[in-house]
Amino acid sequence: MIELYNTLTKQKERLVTREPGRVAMYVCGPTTYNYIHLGNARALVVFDTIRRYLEYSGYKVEFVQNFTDVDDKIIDRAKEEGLDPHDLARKYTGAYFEDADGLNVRRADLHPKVSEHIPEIIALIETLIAREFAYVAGGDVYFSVRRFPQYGKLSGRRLEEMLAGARVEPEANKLDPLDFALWKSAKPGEPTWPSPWGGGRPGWHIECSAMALKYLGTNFDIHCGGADLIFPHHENEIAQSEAATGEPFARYWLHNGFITVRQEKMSKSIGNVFLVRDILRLYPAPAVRMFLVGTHYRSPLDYAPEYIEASVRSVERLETCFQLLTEALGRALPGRGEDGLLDERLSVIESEFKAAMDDDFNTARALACCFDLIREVNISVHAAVLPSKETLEKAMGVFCGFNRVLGIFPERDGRPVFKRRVSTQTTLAWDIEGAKDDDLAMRLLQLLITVRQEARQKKDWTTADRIREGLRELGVVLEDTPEGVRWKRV
RNA sequence: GGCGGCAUAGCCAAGUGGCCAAGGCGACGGUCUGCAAAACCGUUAUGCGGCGGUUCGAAUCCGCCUGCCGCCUCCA
Repeated sequence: MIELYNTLTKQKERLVTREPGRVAMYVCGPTTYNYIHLGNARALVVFDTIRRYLEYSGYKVEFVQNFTDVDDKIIDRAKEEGLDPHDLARKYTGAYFEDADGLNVRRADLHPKVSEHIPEIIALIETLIAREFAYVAGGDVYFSVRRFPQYGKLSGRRLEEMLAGARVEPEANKLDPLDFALWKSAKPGEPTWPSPWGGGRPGWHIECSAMALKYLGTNFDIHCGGADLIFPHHENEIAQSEAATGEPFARYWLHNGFITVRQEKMSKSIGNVFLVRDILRLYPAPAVRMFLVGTHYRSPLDYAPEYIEASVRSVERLETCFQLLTEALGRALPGRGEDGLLDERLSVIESEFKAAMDDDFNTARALACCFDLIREVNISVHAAVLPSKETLEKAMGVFCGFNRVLGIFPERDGRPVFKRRVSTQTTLAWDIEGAKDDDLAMRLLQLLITVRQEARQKKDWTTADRIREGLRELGVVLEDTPEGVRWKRV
């Protein structure tokens, strides 16, 4: 039974979906005016992980994430870069996928763009005008906030409080300073689409309502985004959508916490914005992902480079464990072995993992289960008598299942794949992405290992250590084990 | 000004009334090893920002205080 914190009700609630066994999920995606930064990455990874867990739990998930490719910021940035706004949006949409892929974020089922849904947006605005929730003023269209009595129910605000806020700036055409734009008339040189109210473009909030309603309908299950979107973006989405349809918009609202950099807000003015592509050049992607899921998604997350460095070592332990398990599976016998308590422990660890994730997607607790798994597996594969092949296969299944949820390592055929090069006794080049076993370097490496083994047999430790140290300087670490020599690149 | 969040070991981070306060990184000691590495074992918070209160019992609930952060129509 999954429980999740609903911003709308400010409490954890049991997940009851619109249709049994199915989850319809909408995530507010990026505005494509720049490369994504770590804060964007957190939202992506968090909601990707939630999606993965829902599927792990047996739900069929329909996952929609939009691109805001029509926006004031895009227009401004396009001027700076000397590009057409449409080309600029396309450029950063492509860059988004590069970065998201790097973080092992799965593609959504649908990635709708604002620019491709202008007719739906116009139709929605016309409905709002017809139902007298919106009015035309000049070439603009505004939503009448006071016509929607429930306005503020998501963010917990009252209209009077908002009016007291210092930053409500009345615009000439608005009848009420609280009203917000559904349609903005275009200034010369700006992207423009024809509409019943003249040439212009959609306001910021109406796009998500139009696209979510089109693809997921009313009363869909989960709507996600960063905590900063609660107000005004999501508040306005609710107002528009429910005013237009007369039905609830979304059942559960999930919001991820912010990232700070050494306790400070990440912002351009401070100059501490970290782009995903820059971080991925410095650290292995699995370590970055582990850092991001190491904290509960609603908590604030402080970033500093050394925090990711701590995850690098943890990721290595996961890799080592997987390698040891793979080797052990090659040696284990079906139906025979000393299982000890492994089988039972695996069941306990797996159910604890589920309990953690069922509790509002507590990835930090789930990660602790991964380390419990590592320890149990490592103990077993080093035991004098291996567990049975069946039990080790169960361990492999649990390992891969955890990875499928947390997305630490990319997968191929359900198994994690690693960027590092490592060997086993059974294969020279083990699970290497794109590596060739007959590579000259591989042959030379194997030759050096053989020469060293001969030296070791003659107790020529000077030569043996010379080779090991030399290889280490070249980035190849040798490990002597009872079964033979293992190597890995670092 | 209004609304909301956070404060747990050297560092990161779970835990929201009751076994010795998860887990990770780091550090130290040990087992194994020719030496290493990897792995494993042990140690590392009588205390959870401070002061009161409720309770048989609180990191966990209440009040006050301190510090930090976010939102209030650009923002994941």
